[in-house]
Amino acid sequence: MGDIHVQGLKRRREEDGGKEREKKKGKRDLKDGRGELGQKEKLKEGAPGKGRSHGKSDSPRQSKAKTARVGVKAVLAEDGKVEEDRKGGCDHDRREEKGGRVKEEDHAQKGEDELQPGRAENGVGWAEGAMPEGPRASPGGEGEETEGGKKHGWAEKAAKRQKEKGQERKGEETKKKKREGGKVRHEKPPRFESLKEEPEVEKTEEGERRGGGKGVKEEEGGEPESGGDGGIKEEREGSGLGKSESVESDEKVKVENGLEDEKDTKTKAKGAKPAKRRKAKEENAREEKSKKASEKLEKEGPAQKRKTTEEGDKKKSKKTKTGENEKEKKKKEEEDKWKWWEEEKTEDKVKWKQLEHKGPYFAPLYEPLPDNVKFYYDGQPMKLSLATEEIATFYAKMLDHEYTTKEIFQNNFFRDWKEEMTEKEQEIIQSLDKCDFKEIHKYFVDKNEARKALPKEEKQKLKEETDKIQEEYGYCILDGHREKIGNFKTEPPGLFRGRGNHPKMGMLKKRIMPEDVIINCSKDSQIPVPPEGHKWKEVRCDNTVTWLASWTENIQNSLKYIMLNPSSKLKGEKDWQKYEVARRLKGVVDKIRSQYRGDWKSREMKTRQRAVALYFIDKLALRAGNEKEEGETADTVGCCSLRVEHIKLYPELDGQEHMVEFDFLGKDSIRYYNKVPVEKPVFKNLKLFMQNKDPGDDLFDRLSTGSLNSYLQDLMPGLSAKVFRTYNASITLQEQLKALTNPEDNVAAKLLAYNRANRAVAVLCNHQRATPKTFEKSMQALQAKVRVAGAVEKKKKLLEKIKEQLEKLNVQVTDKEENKQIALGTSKLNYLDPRISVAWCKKFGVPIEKIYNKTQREKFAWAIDMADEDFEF
DNA sequence: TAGCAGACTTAGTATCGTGCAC
DNA sequence: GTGCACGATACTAAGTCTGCTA
Repeated sequence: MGDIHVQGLKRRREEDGGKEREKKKGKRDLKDGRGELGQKEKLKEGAPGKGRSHGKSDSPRQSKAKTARVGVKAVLAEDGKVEEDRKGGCDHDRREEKGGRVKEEDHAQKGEDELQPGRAENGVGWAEGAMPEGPRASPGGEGEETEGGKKHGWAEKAAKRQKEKGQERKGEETKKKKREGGKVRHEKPPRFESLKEEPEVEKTEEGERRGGGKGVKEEEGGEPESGGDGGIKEEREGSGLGKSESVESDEKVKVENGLEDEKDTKTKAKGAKPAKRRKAKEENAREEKSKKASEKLEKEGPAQKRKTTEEGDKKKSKKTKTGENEKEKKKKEEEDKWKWWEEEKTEDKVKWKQLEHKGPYFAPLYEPLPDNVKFYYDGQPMKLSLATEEIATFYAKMLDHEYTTKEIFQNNFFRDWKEEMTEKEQEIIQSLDKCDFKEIHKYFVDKNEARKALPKEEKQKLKEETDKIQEEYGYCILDGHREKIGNFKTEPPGLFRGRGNHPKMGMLKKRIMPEDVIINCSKDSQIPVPPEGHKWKEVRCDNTVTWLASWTENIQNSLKYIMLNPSSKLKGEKDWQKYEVARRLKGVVDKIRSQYRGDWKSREMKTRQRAVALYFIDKLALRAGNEKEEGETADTVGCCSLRVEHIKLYPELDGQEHMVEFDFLGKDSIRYYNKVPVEKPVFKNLKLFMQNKDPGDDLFDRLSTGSLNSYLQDLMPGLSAKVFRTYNASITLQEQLKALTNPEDNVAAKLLAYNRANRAVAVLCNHQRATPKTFEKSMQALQAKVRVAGAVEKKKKLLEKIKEQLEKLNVQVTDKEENKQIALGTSKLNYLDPRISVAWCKKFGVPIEKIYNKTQREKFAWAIDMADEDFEF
């Protein structure tokens, strides 16, 4: 895939930049039609009431929509008789032109001349008189060199602005009100409330385990004892949750639908054709199996009541210790493996017919600090209430982390912490600077050390306990098959660790209680039992979704789910489907490419922007770039949300024409830095899109991911922007493997070829990682080994085996160096059709274990089973 | 039809556990 | 036997995209 430009990527997670929001807000308001020049200047001075956050009259999408609506009238005068630059661009571009000379004339300039955006828009977006005086330079200028590359002016400015802005929390009030509005019922989870008042707690064994023991007492005062089964019936009877009515009707409908589906399938199967009959047979078998599995789960009894005796545990552990049993177990597991890919696919909407599980495993309760471990305020020891102390420990544990040095983190933490303090504590604790968490920090460091230093037996015991929990809560029954759950534990309380410059970092992530959790399971299954004294928020039966449980987290007010492991049928099937869509794209991609090339000359600005954006998505594997709510997350962008400040145009650079320099923060605030030559029309269009815009303005102001995806959907069913990433990743792997593999090489050399192909994809997709802490050291050690082996060879004492070893080591060195900052895992797991790798292994005699570890082999079991050496993506 | 919520995938980092060198 | 390094796994943040609603 020589057509994809991947050079020049450098890593840098933005630490101090990306805080352009205020500036950007002002600019966008201008695009909304609110911004006349005078207003813009006021905005620059930070005049109140002009930024989008004030009054929230327009969400990002709203602003964009307004501009786009006006934009429909902005039609380019030129019809596109343009001579395209046949030399420009890369291999990829040339391939598009292999049909021969394309007769066109220079289009873009005409377009630009005839459509001065500012004029056509009549002041909307590009205010009159706001034309740049000369060629618009990059907002940041050259910037200074930093570790990750150039530190750009926009980042610096943004950081400064953010600092000036202080730590005001925009939109927080609105959000809070929204939360109070009813969606999140527990503004303060009962746990925290009562902890303040009741430091001494009675803990039941079960409650301790499931995070509910403390709650028994809490509930006493507030809510009536519910009996704690939290089942459907209980919800219907009204549990004081205030939602039971709608819950009931919703649930009813869903449950009934589920039954109808089942009935339908059976009726249809009766007089069906062979395939249908086979399906019916399979279903019967599944039902049988499901019954058995269900019985098995039932035998184990409700989670909360189950108590395994120590004796039993010992027996179990002894048994599993024997190698023979291990082998047997493995064999059995192998036999039990569900080859769902050999079964006929079911209809898409219904995800399961039977779903049974034990609910989430709750994070352990807080254990108070020993009396000798103290918190100090202003140099004086201070006894904190339990809730306050617990939150203090969250901060103390992170003391040696960079997070705690950040002002936003500190401010968010302190504000949330104060909210949870008693009145008296609030009076005393006025400044975070005067808080001394060192002793608490040390306590946890020591505790951690002690845990590591435990004798082998103790460690083994702990592991067995963990395994037991995994066995009990980590699996579910899905359509008669035991499936592994991906994340069966609720997220423990702590401090939010947003990535990059996240405005909410340091905020308190509250404890998830059973009352926050919605359970999803089949109606006739054993409904999970909530911890004693607690009840679920809701129990529903929705077989159109794949999650087992969900709750709303308090930081972003978004949903979190408990879902299945990637090795499961539900995930595997979806994965397979994803690669099939990407393969279908292969068949139409040439057509799509010629279409977007044609659209570069469109009379409509919107169409041109879409065509250029699509070119970037295809050529550079950029993400779609949805609009994000400002102030809620770090300022990151993707293709559609690129701003003018994120690209620089160079008519000539490094001996190449029409160069575009990209520099922006993408997903997870990972810097995307790349210099690419583009085709002349693209270059000219970009110039046009940037005209009369400020650095903070959207580059593609007439484009949204929604409109882009609906356009793609029309071109090919199932096609969306992200499919291009999957397609380009997989096709790159396939092509690189073909180019790099030498059948005569040994396995080590072949693996190096594979890793290089994998690496090409990782670079393309900008999958980066921090250089491992031990990189230098381990590299030196490896090189020392090479030297030793080399010396032996010189003395001709080396045997063939050692030569091989040397070769292997050399390969390792190369591989390691090349892989220093590249994360191969992400592409391997998410973008590369596993059948390509499987076919390659089979073709070149490389054991599949060399490519995929156990987990990966489980995930891609379907591909390993079905792909032969001739598989072509 | 825009906006939003919900459902899902993608992603990097933290932690765990195993195997190897000494 | 011990400590270290590294791969595996766990965790959860941060994206994408679809379908519903006003």
